[in-house]
Amino acid sequence: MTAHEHQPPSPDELREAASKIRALAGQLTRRLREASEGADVTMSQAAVLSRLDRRGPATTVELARAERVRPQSMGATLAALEDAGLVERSPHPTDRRQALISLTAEGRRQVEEVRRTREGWIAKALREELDDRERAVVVEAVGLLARLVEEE
Amino acid sequence: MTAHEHQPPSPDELREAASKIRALAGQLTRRLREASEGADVTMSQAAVLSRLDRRGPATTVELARAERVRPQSMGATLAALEDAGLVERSPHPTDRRQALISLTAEGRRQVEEVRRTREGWIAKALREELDDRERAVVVEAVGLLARLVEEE
DNA sequence: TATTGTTATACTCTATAACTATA
DNA sequence: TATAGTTATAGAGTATAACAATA
Repeated sequence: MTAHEHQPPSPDELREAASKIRALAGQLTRRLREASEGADVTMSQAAVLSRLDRRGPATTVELARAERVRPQSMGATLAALEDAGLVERSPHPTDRRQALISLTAEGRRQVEEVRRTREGWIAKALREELDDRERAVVVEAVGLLARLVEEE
Repeated sequence: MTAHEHQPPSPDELREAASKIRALAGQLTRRLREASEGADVTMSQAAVLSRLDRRGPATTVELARAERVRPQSMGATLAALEDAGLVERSPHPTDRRQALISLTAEGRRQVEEVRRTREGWIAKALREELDDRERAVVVEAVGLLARLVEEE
């Protein structure tokens, strides 16, 4: 079966695809952890740094919702990043309960480091192991899967 | 860009794709955890049960290599599964150091439960949110990504 | 009352180190 | 010597519960 044959799926095919997606999530996560040995930041921390770099400053609750964890869990991650000098807090302009989290200069350097170490093997594999059509298939699928994850 | 336009990728596009794949791994993992609230087995345990169901009995070391964890970590997961009565050990026919791990009847029932709860939302989303062509793209991409993960 | 965030506590996952038993 | 597996210990990630401050 390739991307060019569009058959309506049987329930069994759907279940098998779902199972493979679940398995892939675990495999990717552990493969990424292997690529992060000796790194300065953990995977969860890297995810937050990367998000702040792409989307700009955000509050604890916003980051928690975006990363699908509880605010308390995000609070722990942010405390570690703040201790390491990678993010800083500034008071929210109008709501004194909130604090805006933003990257420090060192935090931005770490984002670059994450791109090199953690994501480097993926970029290399995409370049060396796939042809142009396959890469296009992967790129489109990643967008589709990201959309499915975001549904409630 | 769709799967039907096959352009050679620029380094920036490769980096962006790699970043999205890393982010997707984390999002999928946490979305799967949400779908597992109240489940009898954890995500790592479910992965092992599913693998035993698909591939048949295996040793601790084989399971550790397949799941990309250390044998000690797999040992802890297997001990929990054995305590719960979901797997059992039998002596290896020729090598007394090894033990073959296999599913119990209750373990097989749990595999079905995992399919319903953990993978059910994925199957539903694939069916309801994607058209036939998009599903084919996702199915092919999952196979390609699984191949990339397995490369050393 | 609702929201933002913190502190305290516990469980899971995984790792490293040190060990035993068997090949 | 090398391999399969166990035990002990620790760090990271996440959760729930209870709380304080602000809206």
